[in-house]
Amino acid sequence: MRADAQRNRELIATTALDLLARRGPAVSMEEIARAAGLGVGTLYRHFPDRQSLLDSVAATTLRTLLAAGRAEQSSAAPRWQVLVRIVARCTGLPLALISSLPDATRVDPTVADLVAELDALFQGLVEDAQREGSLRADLTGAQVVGLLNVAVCRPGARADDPLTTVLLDGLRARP
Amino acid sequence: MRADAQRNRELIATTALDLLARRGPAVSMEEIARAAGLGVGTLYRHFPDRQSLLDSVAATTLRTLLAAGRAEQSSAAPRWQVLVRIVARCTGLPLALISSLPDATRVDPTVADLVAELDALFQGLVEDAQREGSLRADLTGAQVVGLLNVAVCRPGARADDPLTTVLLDGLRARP
DNA sequence: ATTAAGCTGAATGCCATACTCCGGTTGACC
DNA sequence: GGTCAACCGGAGTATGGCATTCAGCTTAAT
Repeated sequence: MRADAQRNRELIATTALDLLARRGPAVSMEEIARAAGLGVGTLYRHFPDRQSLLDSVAATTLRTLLAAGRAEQSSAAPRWQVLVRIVARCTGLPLALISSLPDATRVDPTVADLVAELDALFQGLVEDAQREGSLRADLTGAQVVGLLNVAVCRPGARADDPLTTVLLDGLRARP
Repeated sequence: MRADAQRNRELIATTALDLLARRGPAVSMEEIARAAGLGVGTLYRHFPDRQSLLDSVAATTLRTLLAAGRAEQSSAAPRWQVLVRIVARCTGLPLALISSLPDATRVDPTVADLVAELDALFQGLVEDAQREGSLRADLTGAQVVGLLNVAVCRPGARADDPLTTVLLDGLRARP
C-alpha cells in the first residue's frame, strides 16, 4: 500500500472518531471527508460502505478501551479510583452508544462481542466498587453502567463536564 | 367547531406530546397520526404544518410548567424540595430540548419566550437553593440547569430514573 | 519517464418524510 | 330522517438529504 494511502486511511479513522464524538452518530460521509480534507471517494476506496467505516472505528476504539480497562482492572488501586479513571478514558466515545442503542441494523459480530466484553468489565468493576463500599449499593451494576453511558456517550462530552462530575459524586456511597 | 374535531385536536396534541417524550424529537407525522388512530390528513386539518404542531404542543406544555413553577416558587417549602418537585414535574418533556438545542430552524417567538422564562425561573430557583445551602455551590445556575435538562429531556425519561435520582444526589450540597 | 495506485467531487439513485387532495363519512341543525 | 358542510382517511406527490459510484486527473514509487 502506498504511503499516502496508509496515511489517509488512518486520517479517515481518526477524523471519523473525532466527529462522531463531537457531533453524534449521524455524521455524514461528506462531513467526515470534508473534515479530513479528502473527497468522499477516498473514504470509499478504504471502506466499502459507511457501516464498514463505523464498524472499523468502533472495533479499534473498543479494543483500545478494553485493553486499558483490563490493565486498570488488575491494578492495586481502590476500585473507585479505577472506575473514575476508566470513565474519563471512555468519555467522548459515541460508539458504545451506537452499538448499545437498540439499533436494529447493527449486527457486526466483532463489535457486538467487544461491546459485551466492555460491558461485563464495567459491571464487574462497579460491583467490586460496591463491595468495597465506595459506590452506592441501591442500584444494580447494569443500572450504573447504563447511567454512566449517558454521561460518557453524549456528543461533545468531556471528562470534566459538570454532568460527569455530578454524576460521579452522586454515585459515591454516602458516608 | 364540531365536537369530534375538538376531540381530535386535543387527541393529536396529547399523542404528540406523549410520543415526543417517549421517542424523542424525530417522530414523524405519520407516527403521530397512527398512534392517535387518525389519518395524517387530520393532523394537517388542525395544524398547517409539522412545526406548527410542535410549537403548539410546546407552548401549551411550557405554559403549564411555568404556571406550576411560579406556584411552587412562592411556596414556603425549602428551595431544595421545590426544585425536586419541579424537576419531577418536567420529566419527560422533550420540548425544552427541541427549543433549547442550538436548532437553527427554531424561531417561534412565543416558544422562545416561554423557554427563556422557564429558564430564568429555574436558574433563580437553583441560585436560591445554593444560598439556602442545600445545593452545591461550585456550579453556576446555568450549568445546573443545563445538566438537569439532560436528565429531564431524554426520550423515555422518568422522574424515578436512576439517572435523575443520582444526579439530584450529586447536586445536593455535601454535609 | 512510466504507470498503476490513489484521489476528486459532480452525478446518480434511493429512501424517508412532509404535505396534498379527492372521495367517502359524520355530526349538527332543521 | 334529511341535508350538507365540516370532517376524515390514506394513497399519492414532491422534496431534500444522504450513501454510493465513476470517469478523468494526480502522484508515489521505481
